[in-house]
Amino acid sequence: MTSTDVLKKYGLNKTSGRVEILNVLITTETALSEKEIQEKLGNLCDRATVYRTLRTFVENGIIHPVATEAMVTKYVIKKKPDDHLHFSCTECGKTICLTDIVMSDFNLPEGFIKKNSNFLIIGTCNECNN
Amino acid sequence: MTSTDVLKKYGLNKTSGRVEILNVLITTETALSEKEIQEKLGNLCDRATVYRTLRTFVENGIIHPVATEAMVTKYVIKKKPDDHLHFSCTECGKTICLTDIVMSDFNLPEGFIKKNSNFLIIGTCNECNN
DNA sequence: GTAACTGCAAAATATTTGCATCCTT
DNA sequence: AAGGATGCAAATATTTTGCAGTTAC
Repeated sequence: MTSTDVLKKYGLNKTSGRVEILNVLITTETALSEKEIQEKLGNLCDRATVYRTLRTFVENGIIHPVATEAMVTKYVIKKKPDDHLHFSCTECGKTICLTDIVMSDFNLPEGFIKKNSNFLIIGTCNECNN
Repeated sequence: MTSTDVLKKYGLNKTSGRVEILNVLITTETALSEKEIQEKLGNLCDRATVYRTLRTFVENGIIHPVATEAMVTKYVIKKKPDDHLHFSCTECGKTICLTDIVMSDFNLPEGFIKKNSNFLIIGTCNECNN
């Protein structure tokens, strides 16, 4: 799915900042902090726009924020299937999607309605355990 | 478990700031943002100390940070059992522990080692759905 | 054409840091 | 006594906001 497709799907105007930010998020395997996103963008997009855009994307459910143990919030584009696992490595700091692992087997209590989910495992990754 | 017990368990010095902050976290059902914690503390503890202490607690695995859809990171004390679910309500903003729901049924890929977990459901809670 | 979005600059907030002093163990 | 934690104040960094100009539809 291209950034254009994503914006269309969610009914958001296609603007240069949104396209650039989405491209960064789509082409990066790991979750990124706001700072990392800015660094990748260079001067393609103003800082205030990055903040506004991340907020817009979160509100629209295009990306979700992940709070890591390093006290930094990272952002990751939602992937299929829903309810897959994220893994955050405390050694190298990378946060990745484990799309093969799906946490579908649970029932919420009466009256609770799920809109979205975010499953995070914290530990050390395969590369850091070598 | 009292705040004194927690500090002892993790080998941290028992200081007034830590005790006060832990008390707030232990006696509050919902996850709290740094701002909410400060408000509850009043002048019991300096702001810089709150930041330092939250960091210490996260690093030691006493609390974990939860990134909510409102772009605010909240902190919640770890509860037993491990791997229980958190629920964050987009209406009232509350983030609570659903300790009855345990997500234990998954295997990480080869080489990944889990130290900790954080399972979050985003949606609307029973009170807001009335 | 109009509403929405952007960049810029300024303002407001949040977070970190250095250091002298005070507490814990 | 020694190391660690705190409060305060200052320094940084982050995030938000107003506004004029631009862009998307």
